[in-house]
Amino acid sequence: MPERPTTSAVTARPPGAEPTLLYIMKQVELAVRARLDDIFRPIGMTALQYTAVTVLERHPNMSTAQLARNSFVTAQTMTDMVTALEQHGLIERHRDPSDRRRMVLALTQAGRDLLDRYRPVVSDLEAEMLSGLSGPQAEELRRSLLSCRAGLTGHPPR
Amino acid sequence: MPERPTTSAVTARPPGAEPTLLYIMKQVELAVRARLDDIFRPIGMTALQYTAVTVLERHPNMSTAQLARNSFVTAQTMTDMVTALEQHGLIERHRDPSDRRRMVLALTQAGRDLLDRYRPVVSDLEAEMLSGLSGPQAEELRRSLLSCRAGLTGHPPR
DNA sequence: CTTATTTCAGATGAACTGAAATGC
DNA sequence: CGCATTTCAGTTTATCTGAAATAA
Repeated sequence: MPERPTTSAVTARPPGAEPTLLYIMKQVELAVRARLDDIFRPIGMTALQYTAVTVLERHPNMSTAQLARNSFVTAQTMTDMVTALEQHGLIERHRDPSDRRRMVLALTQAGRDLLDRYRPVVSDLEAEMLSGLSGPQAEELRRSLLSCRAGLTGHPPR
Repeated sequence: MPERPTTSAVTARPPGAEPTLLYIMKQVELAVRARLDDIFRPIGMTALQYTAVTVLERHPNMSTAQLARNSFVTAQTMTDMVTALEQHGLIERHRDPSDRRRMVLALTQAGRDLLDRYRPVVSDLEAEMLSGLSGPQAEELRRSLLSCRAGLTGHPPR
């Protein structure tokens, strides 16, 4: 039985190189994703699917194509995922009356229930991640990450 | 032709929900990875492969199994990736004399050359990401991310 | 005997590209 | 006509699980 791909840490302090910020960020994201997958595997959902549901909560009436761009995948891929979410009964699709090409997405009651149920769990994970930081430090981290996103996507916000 | 999964931004300011820190982190990491893949696609490498090479630079003589745990993948998956890196001539494998099960990994000259060539490119990407932050803010971000990693992997460091 | 490492083999899933229908 | 959205179809790639050999 192979070792589970779980926790690890870079231990040595070799030659004279520090891990880049990019690398540390990736490590944190990998750790988060592994934990999220552990949380959602029992109910047959992926972290990406849950994320899509939270996006729909904040941005109702998004189309599949918009959701795809938001998640850096193709529209075809997002179509498959949206179909899965619909089959799980978490979302509904309706034609947009003002643009009949678009299928706008909306959470169902089951979708909202799922969010209510898992919000605290995910919140606990976030708290665990931030446990070494003060409130103001966490707030600063949030602002910095938003700045990073802006820097990478072409500086639109502010 | 479907829209390319490139840049996007959450624009609306709907009901009254803020994206979680976990979500923002994921967005930043997605954006970074998309850019890294753009950088390395022309030479037939993935971002993950390049990352593995940078890890080997900082931690010579790691085994495939160690590298796998570091990257949150199974040993089988890492075996495939290491094989690819070896076929590209970027790394070499040698039996560990002190534990003849292990195959220790080492960069070749070509591997070091590749790092020398792409370090500035990746560094530019990092600078772009950090362009909205001051030097001290970037340093704070680094410390905070290290703390996040520690918080998620069981608080070993400090 | 148990455990860790490596690696072969096959299965699975998630993403892609291509192409077409529909509607603005 | 050009362009966006959706979606069917097929393909590719990456990862996984299973199993076995080797060695500590």
